[in-house]
Amino acid sequence: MKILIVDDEKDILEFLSYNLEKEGYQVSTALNGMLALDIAKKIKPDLIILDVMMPEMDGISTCSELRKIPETQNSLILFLTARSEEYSELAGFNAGADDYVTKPIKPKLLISRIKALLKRNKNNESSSSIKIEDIEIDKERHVLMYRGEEIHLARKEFNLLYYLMSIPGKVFTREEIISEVWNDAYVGDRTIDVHVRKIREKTGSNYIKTIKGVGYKFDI
Amino acid sequence: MKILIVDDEKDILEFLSYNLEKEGYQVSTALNGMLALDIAKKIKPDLIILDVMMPEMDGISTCSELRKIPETQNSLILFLTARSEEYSELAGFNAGADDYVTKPIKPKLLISRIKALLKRNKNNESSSSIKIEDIEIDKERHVLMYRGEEIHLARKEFNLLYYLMSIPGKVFTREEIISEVWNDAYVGDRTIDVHVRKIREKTGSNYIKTIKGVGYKFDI
DNA sequence: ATATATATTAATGAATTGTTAAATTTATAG
DNA sequence: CTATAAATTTAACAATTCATTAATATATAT
Repeated sequence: MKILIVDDEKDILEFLSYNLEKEGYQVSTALNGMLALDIAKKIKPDLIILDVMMPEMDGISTCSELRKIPETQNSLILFLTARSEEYSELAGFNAGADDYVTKPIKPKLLISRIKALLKRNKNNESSSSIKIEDIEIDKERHVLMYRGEEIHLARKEFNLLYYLMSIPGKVFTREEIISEVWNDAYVGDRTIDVHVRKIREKTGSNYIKTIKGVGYKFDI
Repeated sequence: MKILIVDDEKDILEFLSYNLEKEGYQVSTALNGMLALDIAKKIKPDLIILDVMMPEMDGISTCSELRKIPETQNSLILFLTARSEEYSELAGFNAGADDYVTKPIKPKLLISRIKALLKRNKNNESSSSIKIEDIEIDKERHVLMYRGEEIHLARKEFNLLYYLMSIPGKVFTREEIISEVWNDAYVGDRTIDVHVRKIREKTGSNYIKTIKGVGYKFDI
């Protein structure tokens, strides 16, 4: 689960990073709203923690901007506010915030609030199954049905195929695939190929087409 | 669906009544905790919305009392809290609350939260017994029937299997499992495995499938 | 034909889960 | 209340699966 923290105080960034990473979250940080927008576009965080009080671009403006870009349209946004800034609540919710936590921050409380938010959000997620002709990939069940047979795919194989099937026919570049499926990890050139091969092998077919010099696409 | 709203401010009662009735709920109101108990006994509401801050008998005490009378033992209870009353969250959940919404109240948010609560509840309540082929798990009797034989499962084992069987085929992540079965307790990495193993051992079969890197699921 | 991109294969090492026994906590009977 | 049993959790280590790479082969565009 990816979290982006935005605050102009380095101390707070470190404090929160430490506590959230300890919980197993993948944490990124930004010192101001502008940076936050750039980073958010790249990493597509599931949750963004925004300080309301920041110089230049405050949390509320940042929130509004974040809601405009597709990468964070559906991210959860949690505000950090000083106890006195009650006014900000209305403005914040209008700008699209999902929850608030007041300073001083108590890590345990923050974490329980984050968990509650993520949990709540999960319940609203739409159907996770994609079906194209006789192929159906079901994220909830983590199963690939092919001509009535259940085929087991390992995690990366599954995520890769799911990503390709999310927009059938679209060619995904290697960069796009590495960004989405590998979270921008540094992996060798052949890694994708090997995974594609495994999928082709397991399904005994070739719905994943190679577009030489461009990338891969799922197509019947 | 019957909802009881408890708040000492008439304005809020009216505001909420208006918004909830518009959604088709059958709304009753009470101006304090004592009244709430009386009314609740009569109408047996499915959901009770409780303001935490009330003179005389506050929301948390009212909640505790409501949990004691049979008419509302299984009702859903949702708290309204001011942003600053952080303490109430912990105390509220201990008193038996199911969810909370912070003021100022956004009707859209409140309604979506109510719907989520009712939905969640329906799934849990519909039948306390889940039967899949020759396996039947009965929450009321706290018993697992497998091929006509009664198998004793310890409490955690039972809860875990029940959770997995609640949506057969769905992969539950370790996070989800810890959140639901262990109430977010900090338990070691191997705890779930050991419980899974015990269940597999006792049933002498493997209906609990491991999806490596993802989680576990119940599947025939 | 040649350069470049992709496919294949097998080996390695990392990550995750399984197993067992012992330690700890909780429940139960006397 | 205490002794005992049962349940739960932890820790250590084994087993397994998966991801990645490297080496090499093959395919494709120009």
